[in-house]
Amino acid sequence: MSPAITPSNNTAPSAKMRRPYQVAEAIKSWIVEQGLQPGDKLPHEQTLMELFGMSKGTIRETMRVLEAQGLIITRTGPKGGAFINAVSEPLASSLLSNYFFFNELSVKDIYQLRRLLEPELVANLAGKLTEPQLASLESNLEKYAEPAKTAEDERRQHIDSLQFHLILAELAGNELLGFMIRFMVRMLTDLTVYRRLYEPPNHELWEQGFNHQKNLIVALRDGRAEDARTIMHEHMDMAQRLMEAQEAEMARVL
Amino acid sequence: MSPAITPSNNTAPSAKMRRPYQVAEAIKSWIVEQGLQPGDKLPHEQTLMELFGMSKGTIRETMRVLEAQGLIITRTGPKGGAFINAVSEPLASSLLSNYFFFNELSVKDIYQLRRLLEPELVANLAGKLTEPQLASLESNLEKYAEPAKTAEDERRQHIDSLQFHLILAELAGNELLGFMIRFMVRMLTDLTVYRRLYEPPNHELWEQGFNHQKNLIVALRDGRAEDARTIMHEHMDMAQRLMEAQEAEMARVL
DNA sequence: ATCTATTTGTACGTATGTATT
DNA sequence: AAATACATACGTACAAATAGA
Repeated sequence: MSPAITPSNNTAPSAKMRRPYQVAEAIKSWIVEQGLQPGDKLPHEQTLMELFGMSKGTIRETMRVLEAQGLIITRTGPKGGAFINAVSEPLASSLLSNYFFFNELSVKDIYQLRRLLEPELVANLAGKLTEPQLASLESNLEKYAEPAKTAEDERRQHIDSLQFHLILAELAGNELLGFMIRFMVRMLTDLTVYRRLYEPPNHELWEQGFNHQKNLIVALRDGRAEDARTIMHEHMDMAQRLMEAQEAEMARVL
Repeated sequence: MSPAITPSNNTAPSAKMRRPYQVAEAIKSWIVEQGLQPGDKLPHEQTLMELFGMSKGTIRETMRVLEAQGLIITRTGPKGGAFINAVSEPLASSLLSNYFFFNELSVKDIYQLRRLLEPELVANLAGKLTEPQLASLESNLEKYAEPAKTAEDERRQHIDSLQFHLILAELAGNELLGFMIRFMVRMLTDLTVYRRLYEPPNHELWEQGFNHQKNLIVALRDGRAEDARTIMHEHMDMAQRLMEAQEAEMARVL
């Protein structure tokens, strides 16, 4: 019984689907129906060629499509082939950022969301972190305890302080919340790498930010959810001012 | 001068990049460097083959990769070829949902975010909508003014009431905020289509929801931002209870 | 460490489909 | 309506990678 080539639901590219996409959609439906799990193997190229009655080239184009979407990985050699793959977070993030390449975001847009989401995150996390997790936050904090001496230092510290938020977001119980925060932090990190956004340094605000994070860790350890929320809220307000003062535009990176 | 094949930054698949991905990355960098805009044409297959010194098959696989990511579209015929394409919102949404296929979300996770984001959205929108936009919301509202008579009716109304939020999110000034809300609404819509989530109907809560939306439109028209925020917040709370009462799980759709 | 079998990866030539002029 | 320019698809041959003996 050959799999019905039913385009089904989404991910459909425009217009008349060409064969590679028909096959891709068919395979996706198949994954859903069979409840295939990451690691499960897809049929061989040869088998797929026969199943769908298509040439090697077409099947291979299909595999590249699924691979680009992160749904499979392929390995050569004996025991090789195409395997179901859980879409990685970096890939998902990267694919999403492609969308915003053409639909440009401002730093302001990002902060409007960060100031809603990050306080919620830390309120959820308060009292629920293990000591190693808290220690990891503290060790990150040490990377920028001392004032930066050079511009390069400044840049590294800026990125490290974003890293702090990445660590927090990794711990989110809510995957969607975590993903979105990480996505935004990555956009800001790219921005920082791209532009020299870390200068001119405003030492006063910077120290204030450091203290926010320090106090936040204490509040998290003590399980003071509402305090954590408040601190993060202030922190976001401050960071937003720091970024906007430098009239930052988002980097365009693919 | 042949384009340097520099893997550069992100979107990198795992391990040793195979040729199609190297070319894809090279083309992406090229797009960024040249500042290419949607509609701009890429070189012909033949030209690319020569430029990269690769065969037709490899180049075609590359094009499928870029196409799957939504960055190009290809057309046959004279004046055909590959053209830069602005990643469409539905595609971006769909690619992102692949990530959550393996990283499953609960309805609760989504509502934790909706509760934060949607009130913010309507507060931004208050007093800024044109009369046609408000009319569009009102006409959507009419679709479920009358109590549903059949189960099928119920289902349609449920989806229409989600549509209300989609319309609002389209109007967001903040693209990121708009995207995320639309993404969540789509996840919930899929869920509704997949499961019979609209039953058992709770008429009391349902009417309450209708009134929320009705009052919201008035507040938006009058420019009462904080009222709009409050109404939406209540609406989200109610909707969350409605959904969770039915112990909904997310649909798994690719 | 080497060989061998297996399976994907790449190349290339040709034929077909499709849209433009 | 016909010719043209382009992508799409096919088939085969060979290269590269990897697991296992």
